[in-house]
Amino acid sequence: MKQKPTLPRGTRDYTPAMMLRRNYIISHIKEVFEKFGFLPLETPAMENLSVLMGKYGEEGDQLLYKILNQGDFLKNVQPEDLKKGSKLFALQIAEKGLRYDLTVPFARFVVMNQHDLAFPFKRYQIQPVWRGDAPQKGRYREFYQCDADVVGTNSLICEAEIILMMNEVLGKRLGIQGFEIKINHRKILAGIAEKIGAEGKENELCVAIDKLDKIGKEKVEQELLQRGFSENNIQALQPIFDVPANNEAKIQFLEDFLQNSAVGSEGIADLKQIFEYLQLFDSQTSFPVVVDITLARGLSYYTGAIFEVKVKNSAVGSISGGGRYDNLTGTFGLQGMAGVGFSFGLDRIYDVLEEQNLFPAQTQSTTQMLFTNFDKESEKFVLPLLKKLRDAGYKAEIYPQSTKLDKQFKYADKKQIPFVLVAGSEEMKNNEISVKNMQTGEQKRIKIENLQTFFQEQL
RNA sequence: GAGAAUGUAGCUCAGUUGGUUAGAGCAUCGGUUUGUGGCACCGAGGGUCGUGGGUUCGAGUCCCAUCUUUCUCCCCA
Repeated sequence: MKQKPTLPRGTRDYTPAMMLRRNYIISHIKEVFEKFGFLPLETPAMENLSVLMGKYGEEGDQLLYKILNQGDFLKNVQPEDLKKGSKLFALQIAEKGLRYDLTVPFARFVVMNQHDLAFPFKRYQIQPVWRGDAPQKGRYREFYQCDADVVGTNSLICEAEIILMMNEVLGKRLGIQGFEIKINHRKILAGIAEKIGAEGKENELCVAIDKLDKIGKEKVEQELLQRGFSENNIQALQPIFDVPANNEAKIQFLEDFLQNSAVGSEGIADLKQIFEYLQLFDSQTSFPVVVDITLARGLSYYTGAIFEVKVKNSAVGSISGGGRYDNLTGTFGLQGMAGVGFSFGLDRIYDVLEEQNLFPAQTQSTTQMLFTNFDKESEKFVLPLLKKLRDAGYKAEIYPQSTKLDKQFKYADKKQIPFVLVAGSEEMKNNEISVKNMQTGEQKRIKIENLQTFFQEQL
């Protein structure tokens, strides 16, 4: 009868201790998004499969969680339907699925509400997504994405603002050390492909070049050969393997290298414009932005600038990323809706903050004071005080039953509540209460009329 | 989809060439302290050893199957 409770594979509970820390991160992200004019949006956990299917490639369709139809889902099924194979049959008995990312539901939303929205439309969205992938270290079947997108504009001010937001959240607010905002441009990659005589093969080029810092030049060349690039292509690619490190020099180099390529030059012009906007926004700060031509990003719908944030000397991978796309809503029949978006990797940011020991102490607990409970008499004495302190804005609680003080103190200790208030017959007689500071162990008798001023000084 | 491990108390794990009633630490509860946490000491509860089959006088230990979880590759956040 007794069965062990379990969790579906690849999912986890977020304990109160974790939630306090996650909320700390999320609150900064939200504040910054809103400061830049992004508004919150939430969409349902489930979408119609017709919305989700075919948007993530064949593999993506496989990883979609499908929801069995309500009621008698076999009602209209014939025995021969089973012969169609499980993929097709699944679609006959499931018409809904769990969202796989936030971008496609967002595109769906934009199309459905196109006549009511104020364009350029800016929204942020922080919600879980589900993927039926094999879980691994740092990879889950349910995880959160924090996306912000602007649609309906080509302005590169948006790109510059993305850099500002990344810098403000990760650097200024959360205090992460040694992070780098890498930037590249799909058109530069296309230009390179064109220049080396492998026009139109920039996707393959991207996939291989993306691994440069992981597997090294030799292996990348091997992979390029395997992917159908010629020795000549690879020969022409050589200068790319030792571009200058400095941003300006790198842009200068690329400008020369790509001067005959129209697309390539467009990409360079965009990057220059983005840097110019950054200058205008703030000429004092030097943002940790690095032009990195090995940055490709897997997502095929990116068409302009692409971003990725990495922390140097950390095992945690990229903690933020994004890019510009030309045609977000095309598959839903709304053409020419260009935009740019990015997202923060909540779980990875969490790991980095833990690694760099950056969570403030107050993210350990929220209750500021605990009233102990002796008996009915002390309840009478203490409840009005509790109400007053709460009205004054303090987070306060009472141990709801009377048990041994020992137990009540252990409770406070475990919840890391900084103050414990004790009122027994001794104190009540003198209209006082004993206040114990749990960190120092110091205990004082305070007149109840002085309680609030006492806490004003202490907290 | 390919490969490699793993499973014993709530948690982390020990358990010898197969041999009585399967152990430890942490956690929980009780006591030393009927009004005071962290520290210490004493004590208690808690396990059909993942599941099914097989070998054996005897299986946590050996064999087969199955499931679970974890890791690597692929891909991704």
